[in-house]
Amino acid sequence: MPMGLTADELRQLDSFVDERRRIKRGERLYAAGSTFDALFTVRLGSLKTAVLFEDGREQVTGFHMLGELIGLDGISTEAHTCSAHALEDSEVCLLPFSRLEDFSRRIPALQHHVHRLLSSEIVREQHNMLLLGTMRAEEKLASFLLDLSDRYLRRGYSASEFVLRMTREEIGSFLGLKLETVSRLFSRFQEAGLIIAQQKYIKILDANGLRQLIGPPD
Amino acid sequence: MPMGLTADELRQLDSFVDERRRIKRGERLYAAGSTFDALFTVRLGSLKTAVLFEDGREQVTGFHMLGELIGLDGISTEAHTCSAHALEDSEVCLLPFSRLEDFSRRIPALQHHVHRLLSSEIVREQHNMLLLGTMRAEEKLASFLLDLSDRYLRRGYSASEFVLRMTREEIGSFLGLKLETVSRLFSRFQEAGLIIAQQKYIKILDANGLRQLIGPPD
DNA sequence: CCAGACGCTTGATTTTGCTCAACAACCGAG
DNA sequence: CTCGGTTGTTGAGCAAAATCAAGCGTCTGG
Repeated sequence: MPMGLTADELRQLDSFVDERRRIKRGERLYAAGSTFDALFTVRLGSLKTAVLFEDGREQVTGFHMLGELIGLDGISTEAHTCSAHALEDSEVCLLPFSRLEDFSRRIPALQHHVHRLLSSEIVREQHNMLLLGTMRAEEKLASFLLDLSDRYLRRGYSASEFVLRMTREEIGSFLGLKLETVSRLFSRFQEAGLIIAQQKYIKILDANGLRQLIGPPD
Repeated sequence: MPMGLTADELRQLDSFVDERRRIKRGERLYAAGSTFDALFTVRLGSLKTAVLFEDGREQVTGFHMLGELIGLDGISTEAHTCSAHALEDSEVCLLPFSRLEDFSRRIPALQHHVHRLLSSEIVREQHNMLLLGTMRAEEKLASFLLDLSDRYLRRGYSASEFVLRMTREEIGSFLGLKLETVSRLFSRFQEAGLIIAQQKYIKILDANGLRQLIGPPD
C-alpha cells in the first residue's frame, strides 16, 4: 500500500495488519453468505472468487494474486456475496474493516486510497462485463492470457512463461465459456504458433498476435 | 439517503447537494475519459452507463433510475471509465466528491454509507457478470424484466405495467445479446402468455412464469 | 511408488443466437 | 398532418459454441 503516508501513519497502520491466515489448495477462505468483518490481501499463492446461483451454476468473478485485495463485496450488507477459494496453498493478511474505517477517518490519504480501491474494483468488473458481453470466445481467451501475462510482469515474474493456477473449467467459468471450448482454443492458439500450452504450463510466443485476435472479426 | 444521521448532520449535508443539472434525452452527462470530480444522483428521468471498446463495440453497464447513484467508477483514476447518457429528459444532482470525503471523515455514519454504496455497486456488477456469463438468452431477458419490475415497484410505480425507456439495442447490449434476439424473445414471451409487449409498452401477465424460465434448461 | 481420480483433449453432433435482409410501425420535426 | 428517419419485427440461413462422448495424461495422496 504505497500511497503517500507519513512514517508515523505507516507505523499506526502496521499495528492492525498483523493477523494472517493460511489456506490450503482447494480450501475456502470464506463462503457466500458468511458474515463480513475483514478484507483480505493475498500474501502468498492465489485465490479465485465466485458468485453462485441457486441452481448450482457458478460464475468465477476473479483470480487474485499477490498484493490483491478481496472481500470488498461484503461491505454492503455485512455478508459476503461471493465465495473465495485458494487455487494453491496460500496465505492472506486480514484487514479488520471497522478498524480500517477508524483509521481512514483520521488519515485522509488512507481514506482516499480506500475509495480508490473500491472504485478500481468497480472498474475491473466493468472490464469483465465488456469481455463477457461483447467478445467472442477467441477474443476472451486472448484477453485473459494477456491480462495474466501483464499481472505476472508487474510482479516481477516472466510475462511470457508461467504456470496456470486454475483449471480449464475455472477459466471457462470466468470467461463465460465451457471447459471444452477453452481447451480447443488453447490447441488452436498453439497450432497458430501464438503460444505453447501443455496443461497448466503456458508460454506466450507471439503476444502481438494475441493482441490482434482482439478486434472485430474482419 | 436515509441512514441514521442527526438533524444537524443532515443540515450540513444539504449544504452541498444543491447543484442540479438537466440533460435532454440522448444527451451525455459525461464521456468516458472525462475528468471526474462529482458523483450524480438521478432526480428525474433515467440514464444508461456504458463502457466503450476501441473498435466501437459498447457494453451497457447499467440503466439508472430515480435515486440511483452514478459515477462511482471515476474515483479510482479521477477519470470516468464509462459514459452516461440520458434515456429521456432527466435531471441529476451533483455531489462533489472531495466535499463528500470531507464530510464523511467527520460523520462516521456517512462514511460507512459511502462504503456501502461503493460495495453495493460491486455486488450489482457481480450479479451482471453472473447473468452475462452463465445465462441463456431467455433467462437473461426474464431476469431483466423481473429486475425492472422490482425497481419500479420499490419506487411506487406498477410492477406489472411500464414503459421501457431504452431501445432493444440497448437492452441487447446490456444483456450480451443482439437486438433481433431481444425482439424475438419479447414475441416469444408474448406468445407464451407471459407478457404483453407492444414496442416500449410492457405488461407482465405472469411474473412466476418468468421466474420459472430462470433455471437449468431441463 | 502406485492407483485412482481428476483434469485435459479431441471428435461428432446439436443447439443457440447471430447475420443478412426486408419490411412495418412509430415518433418527432416541420 | 405528413414525411423521413429511427426503432422494431420477422424470416432464412449460417456460424459459433455447447453438448455428448470417449479416451488419455498426469498429478497426488496414501
